[in-house]
Amino acid sequence: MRNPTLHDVARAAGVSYSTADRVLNRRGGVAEKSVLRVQHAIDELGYQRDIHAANLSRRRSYVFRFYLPQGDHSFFTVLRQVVEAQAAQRLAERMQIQIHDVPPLDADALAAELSRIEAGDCDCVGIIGSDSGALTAAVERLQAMRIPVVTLVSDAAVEARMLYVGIDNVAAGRTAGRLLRLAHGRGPGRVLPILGALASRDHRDRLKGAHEVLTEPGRHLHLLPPIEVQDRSDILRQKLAAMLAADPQITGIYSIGAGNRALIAMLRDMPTPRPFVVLHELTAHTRAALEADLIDAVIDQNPDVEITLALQAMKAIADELPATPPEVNPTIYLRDNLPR
Amino acid sequence: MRNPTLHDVARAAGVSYSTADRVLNRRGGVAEKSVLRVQHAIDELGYQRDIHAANLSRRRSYVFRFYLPQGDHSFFTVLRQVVEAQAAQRLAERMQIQIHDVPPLDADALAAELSRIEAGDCDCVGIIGSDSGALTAAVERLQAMRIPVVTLVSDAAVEARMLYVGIDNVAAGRTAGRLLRLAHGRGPGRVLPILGALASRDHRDRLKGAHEVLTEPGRHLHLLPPIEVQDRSDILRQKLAAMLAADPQITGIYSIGAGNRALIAMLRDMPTPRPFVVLHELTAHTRAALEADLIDAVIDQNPDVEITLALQAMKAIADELPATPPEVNPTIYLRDNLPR
DNA sequence: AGATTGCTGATTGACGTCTGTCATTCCGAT
DNA sequence: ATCGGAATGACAGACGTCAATCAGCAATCT
Repeated sequence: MRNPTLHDVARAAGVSYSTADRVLNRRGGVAEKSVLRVQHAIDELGYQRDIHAANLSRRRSYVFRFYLPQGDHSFFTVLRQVVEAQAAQRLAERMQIQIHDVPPLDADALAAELSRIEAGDCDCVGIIGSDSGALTAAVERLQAMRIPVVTLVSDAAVEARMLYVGIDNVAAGRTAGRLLRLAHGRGPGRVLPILGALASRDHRDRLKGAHEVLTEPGRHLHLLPPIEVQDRSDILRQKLAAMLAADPQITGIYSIGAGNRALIAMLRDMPTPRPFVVLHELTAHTRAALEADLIDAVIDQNPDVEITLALQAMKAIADELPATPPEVNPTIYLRDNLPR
Repeated sequence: MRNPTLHDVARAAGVSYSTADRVLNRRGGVAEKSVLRVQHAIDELGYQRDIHAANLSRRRSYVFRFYLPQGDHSFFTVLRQVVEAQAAQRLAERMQIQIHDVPPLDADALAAELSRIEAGDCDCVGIIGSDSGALTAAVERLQAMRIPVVTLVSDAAVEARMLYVGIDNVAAGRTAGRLLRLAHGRGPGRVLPILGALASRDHRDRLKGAHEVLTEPGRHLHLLPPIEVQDRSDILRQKLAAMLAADPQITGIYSIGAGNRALIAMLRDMPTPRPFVVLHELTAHTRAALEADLIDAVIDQNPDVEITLALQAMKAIADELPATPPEVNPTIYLRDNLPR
């Protein structure tokens, strides 16, 4: 009744334990026909190697390393907390989770850090993806060293990584658009998108998604050209004030990137009825704003689920099991389904 | 640099391995001062027992058993699929996940099944909670046998279980109410709730939540008395048709329980503009309806996340680690953030 | 013939923990 | 001083796998 061991496999295949081991661990030096017999016995018995026993024997523990932007960017603070919490929990499962700081929004600095990794330093690394030649090269170097790379939050050039764990940003944008559309009922409206930079792929994707939904025919909704604020609150304050003064008809605001603190502060002083506001990432600030009715919806990428799934995937990759691409959905938070 | 072993602890405490083991596994027969020295060494070194090695040695594998309603109820079909998928995956982690069939909506039958469990049959059971004297007694019997019980989807009487893994149904109802409110803009409206039975706690909670949000002052929204359909499509068809004929002003429908197939079929034949529709649980049918624009929003309890977290919690309980009550949030699905 | 090569089997000692046995030490009570 | 029991130590054999070594055997080459 209990699971078969490699001994059972060897016996079933009519070879010695040594040979079964040589086949299982691809040590070579085994005749073709023996390989086949062992493989046949393996699927015959449904043998699954006991990973824990193997790890014990190898004295292996998984080392996963995350490169996270430092600084007081609220979302990354949340992300970091989630990783740290998991690090503490997973220690008992032989997972060592390291966090390395990198400057925010700086693909070259990240690339430089990655190129400092040596073979054996870790079993898998997780980074925030972005499109950058230097980064692509650094990731390719890691792949050559057989260190897999998982991208989080925002994807990187597709050829150069193992797995993307994160939301579909076009879908997230469409979702924001749908909420804005829903809130306008059948009436007209003008929606202003605010983003960090059009160069950032996730921001571009979200804008694209919102555009798709808002400009479907049969609606009287207008999506204004986005204002770019480089994640800086002073620029946001200035540009948004100018826009609102120039266009008093704005009925909706879609904040695509960071810098929500400044936006929320401005909303507090706005006359009612204020525009319908959708923004991204649940943080202490956006949560408070939602509770205070300063904004209407938050679209979150569920960092905790994201990290949990990323670690599962990393372990699967390290164990050379088939890693099913995990799915993270953009979550809509209204005042009433806030966590905790 | 590597994690300390029990040998290290024993050495640090100045006792033999045997004594350290006796303390760790509460075998008794150890002098008070030795217990203290060992415990001190344990936290001094931050010792964590290697669970995998321990399980290996004990030849232990976790047996978790779920009691799930059989029948073609769409949501439970999804739930069952999720459990089966996890069962296959977790096998490699020494988790045996069993599924036992029980008749749907029958707390007494479930209680009877539970009372058939004997000590040692499994390490933890998961059930769909409900309020029933027989069920409470059966769960208490299991507790006495030191078999923890986790409730899913809907909670049971609080004293008689270890952990509830599932959404807050009041919050789910509030969320539905918020969506309906949002879709009405500032205009008036009449919302019709449809539910299986008021006796069912999750249904009651959801209705309560929706009521809270829809009847807040300053709105011109009216929540009609719910129609009860006992999860049966013929009753739904009949009662809903009667309601719609009697009250042509209905602008919103909140379907709280099961029986959505019949509702969706009726919506297909409804003249536009149809009411704004919110319902629960993402299944093949509700998904198709969302894509076909027959309904507007689905509130889902994320069975996959729920089961993943339930298993994590079950394992933590079995390992006698502190089990943090996991959090599952009701998720809002619009057309644009559907998974996969 | 002897040497080389390729494949196979047998064996061993880890890894960290559990469980059991047996012998020893210590301490308090007699 | 003796005895009993409690506390402790020492040790061994598992659990399933890894990793390494050594020996044996047949087929092939020189």
